[in-house]
Amino acid sequence: MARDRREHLVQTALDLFCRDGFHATGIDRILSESGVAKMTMYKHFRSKDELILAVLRRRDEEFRNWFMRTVEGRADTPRARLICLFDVLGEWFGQTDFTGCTFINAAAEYGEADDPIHASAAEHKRLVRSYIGKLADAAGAAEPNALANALTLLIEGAITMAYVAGEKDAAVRARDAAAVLIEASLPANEGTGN
Amino acid sequence: MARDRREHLVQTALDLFCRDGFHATGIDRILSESGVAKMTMYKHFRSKDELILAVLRRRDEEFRNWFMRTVEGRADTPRARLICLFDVLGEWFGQTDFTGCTFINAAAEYGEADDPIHASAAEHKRLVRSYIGKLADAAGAAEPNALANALTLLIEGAITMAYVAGEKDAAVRARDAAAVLIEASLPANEGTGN
DNA sequence: TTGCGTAAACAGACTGGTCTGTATATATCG
DNA sequence: CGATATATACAGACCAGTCTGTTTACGCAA
Repeated sequence: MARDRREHLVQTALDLFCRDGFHATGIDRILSESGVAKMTMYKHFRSKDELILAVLRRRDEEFRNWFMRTVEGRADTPRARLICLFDVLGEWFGQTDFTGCTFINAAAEYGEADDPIHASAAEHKRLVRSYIGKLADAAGAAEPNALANALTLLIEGAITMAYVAGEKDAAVRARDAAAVLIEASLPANEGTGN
Repeated sequence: MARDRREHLVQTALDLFCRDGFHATGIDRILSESGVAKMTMYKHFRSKDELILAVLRRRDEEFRNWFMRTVEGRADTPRARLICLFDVLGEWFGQTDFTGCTFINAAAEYGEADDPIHASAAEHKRLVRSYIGKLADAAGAAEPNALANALTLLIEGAITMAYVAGEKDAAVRARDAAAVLIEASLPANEGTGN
């Protein structure tokens, strides 16, 4: 029961933080929307910042899980998966409730690098790149780190253009550029590709 | 005199918004830090949101001016300037008061696409890409728009990784990827540039 | 040079509301 | 019974924005 309330609270907070931002979302709204009492919340979380950290942990797990599973369910070879990253990215942008990257938004509101919230966002970005690095490695890239870095930049840039500039097709353009970089990084592989 | 106070107010607000964020920076702090009276501010700006819009206009002008002038003062040919974009980007990241892109941060706090603040951020991003498109065009790219889009994604991605993940060398990695894309897009040109 | 009028900026109190976080007392449920 | 949740009230600070009155700065004219 305690776990239920806690989970429900985190999920409601996630929705509201994503929709309205962190500072703009007050504790009271989260509580009234979730039907949880204030004291219950403060028993589970010492402060609003700790609730935010729990929300970010949940979002990181939820998002990376969805992203990786979708990519892997849709493409078989590492090379195809590197391209597929951008197709899944485009689907994310197209979701009606797309509100940009929660972690970029969190870092924007909590700008100090040593703030735990900012640090949590930084960690998420490193984990995403780490996944891409594994794919690049498995694909047999000459310099998997360099390729992963480049593709990560394209992905992050696409997120920014999709959200800030409202260009939902940014993923398609990113894929075009990624194809060139992948081609240049995996010259020995034939089209069917590993 | 009226212009002086107004300018001083906008500059102070810009500094505080960049350092602490928009919602987290109260009107009172801007006023006390700038030494401007509240009524003076509300004579120049109808609301906090209008002050923010003035701040964004100033920042857009200030930043694009600095960026373009620096690039053009450091490289002569369009092709060299396309690469130089990333060197200047790296200098920006290295500034002690680097607080990420003010417009990405603003869009993060004002998430609704039709919010004037978000729209102002979107416009800034479009203007930056437009500049890159002109460089790509002048460099004789086969598809200048496609090249501009790709380089823009690398730039925005580098900003994100530099700010959120704290990786100040993101510009160097972006430049490496950009060199590959430029090479692929301008195959006919020799190394000295067009 | 002195005096005056005007416009701008200043100081600071005030409203009504929201913020995070705490305290207390009651209800629900295993 | 005992743990956990609830509702409600509260503290103290801050929020954006309004209002009243005072002071300063500058141009112009006697």
